[in-house]
Amino acid sequence: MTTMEQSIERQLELIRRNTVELIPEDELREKIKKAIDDDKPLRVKLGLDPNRPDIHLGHTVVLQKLRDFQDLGHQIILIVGDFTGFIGDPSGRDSERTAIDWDTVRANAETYFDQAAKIIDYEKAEVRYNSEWLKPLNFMDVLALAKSFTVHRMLERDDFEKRYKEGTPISIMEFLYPLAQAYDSVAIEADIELGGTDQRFNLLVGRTIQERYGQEPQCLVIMPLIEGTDGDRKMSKSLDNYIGITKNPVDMYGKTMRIPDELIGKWRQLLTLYSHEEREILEASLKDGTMHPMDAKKSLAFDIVKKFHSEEAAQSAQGHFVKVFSQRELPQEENIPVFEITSDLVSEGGARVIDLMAATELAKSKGEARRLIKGGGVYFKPDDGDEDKITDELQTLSQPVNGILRAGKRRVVRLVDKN
RNA sequence: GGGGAGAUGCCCGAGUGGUUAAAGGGAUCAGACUGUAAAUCUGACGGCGGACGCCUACGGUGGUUCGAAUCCACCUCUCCCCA
Repeated sequence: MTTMEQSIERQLELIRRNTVELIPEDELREKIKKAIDDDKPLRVKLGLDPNRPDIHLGHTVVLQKLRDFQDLGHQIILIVGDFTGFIGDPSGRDSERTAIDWDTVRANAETYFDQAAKIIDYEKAEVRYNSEWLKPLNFMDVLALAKSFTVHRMLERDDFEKRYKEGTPISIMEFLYPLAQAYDSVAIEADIELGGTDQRFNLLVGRTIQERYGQEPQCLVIMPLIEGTDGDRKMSKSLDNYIGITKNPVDMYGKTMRIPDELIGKWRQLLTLYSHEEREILEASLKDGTMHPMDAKKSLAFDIVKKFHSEEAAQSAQGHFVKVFSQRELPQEENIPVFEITSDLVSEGGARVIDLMAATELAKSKGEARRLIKGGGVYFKPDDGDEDKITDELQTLSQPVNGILRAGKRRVVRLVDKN
């Protein structure tokens, strides 16, 4: 094997890590070869949805792959879909709010970049907004674009097919979405595009359209999606089963502890970059009982918090978890938010628990506070005494109210009375 | 262009004049059980007040009625069939 070939294989090896599929691999090899020959980095595209600026652990799998490309010396290009963003998802009821606020989009994008910088080298990334080339297109241009793809192929897409069969509405505009996204690849002359398995179709459209426009089609790097904290469906904001990477350490740790045991290996591999062998060893020891799932998960949670925050934060979050869930004690003082009691919450009799709960974050409403008390999950521990269960929903705490009030294990607040 | 069906709470979905804050399931929250979790079981699950109370809610507007998610009219949106 020549050094050239070795170099190509080395690149491919890193690129292949954790991917579901490279489409097509031999073309990718050629592109890498050419990049080395011409000493010209490949252009690697990732599209972003500016409506959802919060990055969660699921996104980091793709971002990590971008990082891999950067480490190999290639050029990454982040496309902010500000224009496609308002083609958006018309399946939502309130189609009136098509009014797009470009400033908000910019702000969202900034938020995204701040978070993404935890993984990629943002300084070296090329950032483009797709309104740059999509906005100036006139109707003729759109027709030309639309002509290069058929309804039949469009209906091959899983969710379109499903919705079509079910009779759920699909607007023509939605058909334009993959085309617009594909046109992005033309505009920036992408060599490679990344995406999760859910993006496979869109990325493939990019290949077709690029060819129609006389470009060499991009190669696709398809990344796996990870299941969310429910262990069942893919991690996503709308399913509320996600862990945001800016989530505070305690919650990030706690949420990780609550994932199903079966997910440990996969998360290890995709999020903390275990090799395939390491993952197998881990899973084997979990299976034969040499490793307790809780310990494996604690270590996983620790590493995740460490990655997105710091080692100290991970340390503290772990301490919190052990104390609260294993030992069933109150959390460490530094992890309890402090709430100062205002005068409107107290009367001669003292302060009512439900009022306090509603005023703090313990309950969304007084009604919920009542229910929690009825459910037997509310406790108060005065500074000078032991923790006691609140059993009466009308119970008041006599002044001065200094102590720790909690609803369940997770919602805890320190009350400070300065009245 | 013609004909038919439909829009219900976070989601799915029952309900066709009062007994419906609206069955059932999912999601969620709390409790029990687990050295984590899952599974299971129990309870809760619009807001406000101490309760028999009030307010808000069944696509929108306006009616009929003592009383409507339920009937009528119009509007908006969607699906299906025919052309």
